Formats: sequence, C-alpha cells, structure tokens
Amino acid sequence: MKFSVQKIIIDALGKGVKAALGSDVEFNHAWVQPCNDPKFGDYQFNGSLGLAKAQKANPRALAEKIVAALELDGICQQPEIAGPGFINLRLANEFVGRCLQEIPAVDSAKKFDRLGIEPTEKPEKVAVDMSSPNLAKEMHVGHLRSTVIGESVSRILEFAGHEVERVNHVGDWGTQFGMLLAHLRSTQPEALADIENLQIGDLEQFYVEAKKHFDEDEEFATLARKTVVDLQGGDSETLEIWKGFCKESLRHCHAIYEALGITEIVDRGESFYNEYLPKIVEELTEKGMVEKSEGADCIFLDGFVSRDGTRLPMMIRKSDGGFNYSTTDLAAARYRIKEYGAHRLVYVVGAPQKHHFNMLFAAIRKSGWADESLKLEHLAFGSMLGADGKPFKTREGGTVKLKDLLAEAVAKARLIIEKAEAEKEQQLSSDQIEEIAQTVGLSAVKYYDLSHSLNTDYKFDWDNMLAMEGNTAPYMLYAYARIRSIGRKAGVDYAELPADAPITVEHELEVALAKTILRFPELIDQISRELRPSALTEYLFELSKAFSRFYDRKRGVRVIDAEPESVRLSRLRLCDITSRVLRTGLYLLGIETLEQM
RNA sequence: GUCCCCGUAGCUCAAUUGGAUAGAGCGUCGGCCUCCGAAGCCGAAGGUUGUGGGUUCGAAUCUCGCCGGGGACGCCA
Repeated sequence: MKFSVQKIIIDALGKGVKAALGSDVEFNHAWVQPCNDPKFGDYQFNGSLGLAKAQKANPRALAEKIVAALELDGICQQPEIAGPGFINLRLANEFVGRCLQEIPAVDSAKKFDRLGIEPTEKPEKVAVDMSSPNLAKEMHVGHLRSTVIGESVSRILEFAGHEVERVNHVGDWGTQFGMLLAHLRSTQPEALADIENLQIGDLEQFYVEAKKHFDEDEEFATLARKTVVDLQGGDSETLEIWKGFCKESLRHCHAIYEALGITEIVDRGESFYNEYLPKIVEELTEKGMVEKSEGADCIFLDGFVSRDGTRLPMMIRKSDGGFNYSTTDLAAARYRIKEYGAHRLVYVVGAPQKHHFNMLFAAIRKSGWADESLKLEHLAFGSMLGADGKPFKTREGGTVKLKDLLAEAVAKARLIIEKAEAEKEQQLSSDQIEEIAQTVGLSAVKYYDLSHSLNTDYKFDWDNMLAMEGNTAPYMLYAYARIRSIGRKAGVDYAELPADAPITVEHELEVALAKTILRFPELIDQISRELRPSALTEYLFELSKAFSRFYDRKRGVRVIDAEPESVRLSRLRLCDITSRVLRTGLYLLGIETLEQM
C-alpha cells in the first residue's frame, strides 16, 4: 500500500479528462469520491456535471467522452455512467488482491506499524496546544476533551510524517497563587523545608480551604496579596515555594496523562512567557498595531467591528500595566513560530473561545512573524453535557474531577467484564480481568469522546459508551481480540505467514472487507489534513462490521478450515491485515489493544 | 444590543464538506448457534433533516427571514 487507491483513480481520471476535453481543463480532486452505496461501485466521479455546465454540453455525453479516454485496465471493471452523469468505478478483484499483497510485514524497528503507508513528502512542524489545565486545582472533566483530542490529533499527524510538539499550556501564574502559597506557608510550614517533594493529596480541597482562609481572615488576605507581589517581583524564596507547588500539581496531571497513554507532552506554562510579554507589546507597538483605549493597550483588527461601528478590542496590556491572556497567547505563538519553527499551530480549546482565537490569529497574521503558509487552526470542541442536557456535574452540582471520572469508568468496565466472564467456560485470572477493565474503561471514555464530531456538544452517557454493540471501544476491542484469537486457533503466528502467499478475494464479503482495508491510506491523508478523529472511528467501525460479516458463521466464509491451503492462507493474511489496521487505527485514537478479553 | 454555534428516526449520534434512494447503534418486532469467539450476523417498522423562501442539474450541507436551545462580547484566564 505504497499509494492510496483513491490517488490512482484520481490520476487516471485526471489524465482521462485532459485527454477527452483538452489539457487546459482544471481537474478538481474533490470530483472523485468513494461511493456511499456499494451498488453504484467503489468510487464515483461527479465532475462531468460541473464541467458540462461550464462547457455548455450534455453531462452524460461528456461522461461518455471521458470514459472513452480512461485507461483503467487492470484496476477497474468497465466504468458505468449513471444518473445525471456520474461515472461509477468498480475496482477489479485482482487489483484489490495485488494491493493487499504489497503491504509489507510489520517493521518492529518503527514506532508505528506503517502498513506500507509512506510518510508525507512535505513534513511540517506542528505545535499542538492541548490539555492546559490550571495548576491551582485538580484536572476536571472540562479538560478531558482537549487532552484526548489533542493526543489523537498529535498521533495522527505523527503517523502522517509530521513532527509534533504537544504543548501543555498550563495555568501556573496569576493572583490565586498568592493565596495558595500563603496558605501553604501558614498551614504546612514543615513542608517548605523539602518543597521539592511537596505532597498535596487533593488540590481542590486545598484550594477551597485557602479561599475560605482568604475570605474569613483579613490578616491572611493581606499576606496573600503581599505574596502575589513577592512572586511577581521575583522574590527567590516565594519562587521556590511556587515551583514546588507547580511541580506537585503537575505530578497530579501526569498521573492522569499516564493513565491516558500520553507520554510526550511538554509542560510549558504561562509563566514561561513572562519575560517576553513586555517585548511583545513593545514590538507590536513599533509595528503600529497598538492603540491606547480607555487607558489600556489594545489591538484593533480589521473585520472585528460590530454593525454600529464599534470596534472590538484585543487588549494586550491592562490600564494598571499588567498583561493578560491575549499577551501570553501572542508570546506563546511567537515562541512556537520563531523558536520551535512551527509551520502549523493547532489549538485544541473549547468552542467558547472561538472569538478569542479569531482575533489571536488575525493579530498573528498582522504581526508578520510568519509568511502566509503558516497554518493556524482552532480545533474548537463542544461541551460535555450530562444526561439531562445540562453541563456535566456531580449529583451535588460540583465539578467532576477527571481522576474520579476515569476511576468510575474502570469500575463500570470491571463489573461488565466480570459478568461476561461468569458466563464463559474459560475463566480469566483476576489480574487479567483488572488489565482488561483498565483498558476497556479508559478506552471507552476516549473512544466515545473521539467518535463525536468536534464542534458540537455531546451527552456523556455511561451505557452508550460501555455498550458492547455499536460504535464503541468495547466493540472495537472485542473485534480485534477475536481476530487475534482466530490466529491462535488456526495455529499460526500472523507475523510468520508467508509474505509471498497470494491474496485472492472472490467471495462478496471477502471483497468488501478487502476494499474497506484499502481505504485506510486515503483516510490517513484526509484526517491528517482535517484533524477529525471521528472520521477515523467511523471507519474503524465499518471495518469491524465488514470483518464480522466476512467471518459470520452463516453467511461468511470459512477461514481456519478453508480449503485449499492457498485460500486458507489468503484469508488468514486478510485477518492479519485487518487486525493490523484496527490496531494502528486505535493507536491513532490513543487506544491500546488487548490480545484477549 | 452585536456576533458565534446547534436543531436530523422514540433515544444517542453519523452523513467523506454541494452528490444519487439521509445512514448506524440502542429501543420495538422477527429470523440465525450439533458449525472457526453469538460481546456476533440477517431482516422489518421508524424521517416533510425546527420552519418559510432563495441559489442550481442536485441542498441536512450554501444564502435570507422566523421559531427554539446554548455560548461569547475591555481590564478573569
């Protein structure tokens, strides 16, 4: 699979169109799409319709001209013209078999099972801004989507061949830290001696206590305010305590990242940019972008004007001289462009900040820090809602800690697995059940999140995400484990199957499975551009269904006891490749597979 | 007040960014295990895509209005 089938079709059609209509015709790749209904074929060309209009010709006649000029021998069956002028293409079974044949064995030296998919020829450096919790508190459900989507998007980009830096833009600065550090000093003076190893069991509780202290004790409040001044003034002792606090808070974050399979994230908090902030304002002022307005330094950007003419400001320096998040975001963007050398900045941040990012991007463009090729993307995602459609909260109305949510997912998964185990003959050990519960529970949460389209809100529903049926992690993990089990049952090691054993597809369900596999490369190409994990979950679900039909007792084909041996080998190789695509696809969602469940 | 997002089967969600007869899962009804993992497969019923116009060969998708829900709009981040 050194190529995507779609690209081959696009090339052939491109040539055909130029041969039929002249080389000055501009060919649009979007004219070639997979058919949504297999009865039409595998790929459709719908360009005849648009071209016919431009050339004032009959679309069907035009389609016939194009078909006559097509060279698809050995790739497709005879093209068909349908409806108002669609050209339908159906891949030849021999071609499908040959493509699968070219998929190389797993190269264990590589980070991914590439399945023969080449990395992009134009690798980019991408900074993915993700997760970014506030270190003053525990991570909560509000950070789930950014963390999970950010990781998936990062893996997809890496697989496509890009260099990715996952940036954890944590909130480690601000007035609240004065209160927290003062509280730490007054309640745990002994901890200050070994601040490096500070331990705070529950940051949330600590925050609440500190806030209470602040509200009820005027003397303490004064102390807290002084601590803010000390911190911002660079008082070394205060800085040490602050560092210790942040370090401990980050340990809490990384316990969650580890559970979620996130290992390469770079913690670069807001404080990192403090020294750059005055320079940013200075630089942008020199560029004439900054205006004084009501005592504050603001940037007014083209297009950010309400109908009555009021200009909408992007404030980068408050009237008291302090900086705010816009300044920090500008500094961070500049750093990512200038120091890291990013070609693409991706922000995995909730939809409510759409307006902020629109302005930020406009300001970055205007700053001239990068040329027009710089890609700026706000991957805006919707909120997680409770079953009642309202913001997701605990029964008491409080914020749900991410740690608790994940623990509950594992607990619920464990119950389901134990129940299923009780009905089986072969029993798994309790260690195995625990491992399966961990994987299933955490995967279910991730998969459910990623299977929704980014932009819209979704309802968090335990039953739907842990269901064994439908487009869920348990179903996908089961499908994978089942295929692996088939190999064991057949007494073969998939990795040892002879690479030169031909793959032949004949049975309808065999062909359908094979063609679904062949769509994987074009999907990678698509999602690495669009950054849409839900397109991947959708595909993996289809692949699993295609396999289940292929392997169905009644309607499917025989595999383990298929005859002759050449057919058995061919089908076992098909099983192997299916499992590899599933494993790779799930990996790109941040999900590890199980050999058995 | 200005702007942004959403509204699709009883429920939860899709729809390859303007393509053909709008698809899945759950739930309901019905079929398939002496047969490779039934956590599976096959089928039926279920829709005026909130609503009314417009654009065109073609609209859930683009556009304008209305209805309903959510959100953002200068010194929090």
